[in-house]
Amino acid sequence: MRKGRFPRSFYLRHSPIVAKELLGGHLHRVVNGVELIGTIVETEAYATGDEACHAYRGKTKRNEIMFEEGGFSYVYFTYGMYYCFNVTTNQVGVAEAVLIRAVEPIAGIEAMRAARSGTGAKVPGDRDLTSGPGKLCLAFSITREQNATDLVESDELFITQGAPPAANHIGISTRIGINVAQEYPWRFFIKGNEYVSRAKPSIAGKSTLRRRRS
DNA sequence: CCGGTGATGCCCT
DNA sequence: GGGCATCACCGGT
Repeated sequence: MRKGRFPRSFYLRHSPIVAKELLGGHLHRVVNGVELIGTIVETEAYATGDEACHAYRGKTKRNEIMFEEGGFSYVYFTYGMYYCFNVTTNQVGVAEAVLIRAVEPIAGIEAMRAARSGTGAKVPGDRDLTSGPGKLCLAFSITREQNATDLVESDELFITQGAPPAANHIGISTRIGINVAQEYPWRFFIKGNEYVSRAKPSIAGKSTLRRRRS
């Protein structure tokens, strides 16, 4: 095990537990010799028996890493434009993951800003750098190429133990953008942190999507 | 502050 | 072809 990292055993548990305990951890990404670091401030768990989980209907080419042992990255492309970065959890054959929804930048901020502003959008303010799952993937240069990375062994994408927040500083809510019959209180965040995404949890049964033009 | 909406491409049925 | 674990921008309050 590498210094400061969560060991494999940390990831081999039920995803809501891992999601909560990842708060305060440090996400590291080394790109072009520059190390980017952010404190994890918002997560969501997806688990077996959970209709919103990508693995709910079984293994596919996209989600196959979720079926391996925990501690690997699961990166997927969504809305035609964005990537989302997840950490897989639990044992082989138990397909679960934790979506990293937001981090607070603590190192490599200029590189993050450059990565975010190169997308055609206006240069984002500091709070907009990493306050959402799509945003942090842009800032940290996480794409499909980082899918299935072993977070316990990689030197380019990994997570170290930071300072876990006190229990009374942890907020819990339903997940964001989820529209299935049964929704769970599996979103965890650090209360009052400026980088927590401001989006409101969805209301089950109500679609947030609009009809696309034909 | 808040709600509404267009952009855009891939996955899976 | 339907739906999407999102974001940025816009206009009203």
